[in-house]
Amino acid sequence: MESVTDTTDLLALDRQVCFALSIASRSVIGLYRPLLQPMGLTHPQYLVMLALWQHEPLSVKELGELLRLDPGTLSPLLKRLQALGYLSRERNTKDERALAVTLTPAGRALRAEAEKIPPAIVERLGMELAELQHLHGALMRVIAATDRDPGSRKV
Amino acid sequence: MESVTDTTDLLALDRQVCFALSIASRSVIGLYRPLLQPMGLTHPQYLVMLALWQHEPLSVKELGELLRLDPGTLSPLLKRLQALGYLSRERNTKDERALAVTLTPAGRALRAEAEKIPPAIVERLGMELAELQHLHGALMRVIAATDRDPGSRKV
DNA sequence: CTAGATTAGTTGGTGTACAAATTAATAGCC
DNA sequence: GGCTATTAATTTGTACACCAACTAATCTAG
Repeated sequence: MESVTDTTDLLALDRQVCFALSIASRSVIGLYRPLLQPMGLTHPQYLVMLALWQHEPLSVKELGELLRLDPGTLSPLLKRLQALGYLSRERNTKDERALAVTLTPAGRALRAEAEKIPPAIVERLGMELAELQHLHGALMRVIAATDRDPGSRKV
Repeated sequence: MESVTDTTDLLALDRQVCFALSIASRSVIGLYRPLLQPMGLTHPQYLVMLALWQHEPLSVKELGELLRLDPGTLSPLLKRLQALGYLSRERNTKDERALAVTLTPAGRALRAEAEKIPPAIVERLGMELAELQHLHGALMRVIAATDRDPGSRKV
């Protein structure tokens, strides 16, 4: 991922930012798993809940935009969350193509448990907050860079 | 993911490093897709090829350690790469439980095309190399932090 | 107003990741 | 040496992500 003189190095696995991103993402998400399991949530489901706690009601389209997930992924995911009793999906009266995704009382109540998670993760990582914020900033910049790429983000 | 006074902020989606990691990873990997598609490779397959170009022969276990993937994921993935004609899997004569994964001539030849990819990605991102290297370092540190967590990494 | 284009969400297909179970081979201990 | 524990890889099951196709609702242009 870096242009260098030595092509042997060019493809070295541990030089690939894409690889580091993938491993980092999977590794951090792995830390969440034991914490989310008692709530019956997978990590992507947790992100959906975060979005709804913050912004409900949301359409599938809005959720997709917030979470960068396509409707094909969200549809069954929301279905499973509905089956868990955490949310409901109803037709939007103004535009019947759209759904209004809202939390159930159980879904809203779950937030109190969920608030314990981020601090627990920070503690498990044992990293300074400043370093995590720094990483966050760097990640936002690379996301913005991918957004700027002409071949990406069909919105 | 940061302990702060305001709990409303605590769960804000755009404050979660795990979310930024996930989106960044997916977004960057998305840039690879059109470049890998002419070679018939998915991104995880590309990473496997990187590992083999660098280190072949490798056992499934070694590939798993390098790529942080479990055998359940690798097994069908390698099978598909074998079907594509890029690698072969043979029993290790010293320990018949283990496989020796080696590249075919076609697999080795693919490297020349693959070398064009990292510079192309850097160009598409339009980011400074130094910034990418900085991000890479930060990612390595968070990966190391997850490795240090007592509840993680059963190796 | 109407027909065609666009949009919202669902469904189906493919390829991962993760977890558990299984089979066969090897290691280690008595 | 033999038995038990451990290990390597495969298979099965579940939940994603991404992509394409489809249906129904809405928008837009003539």
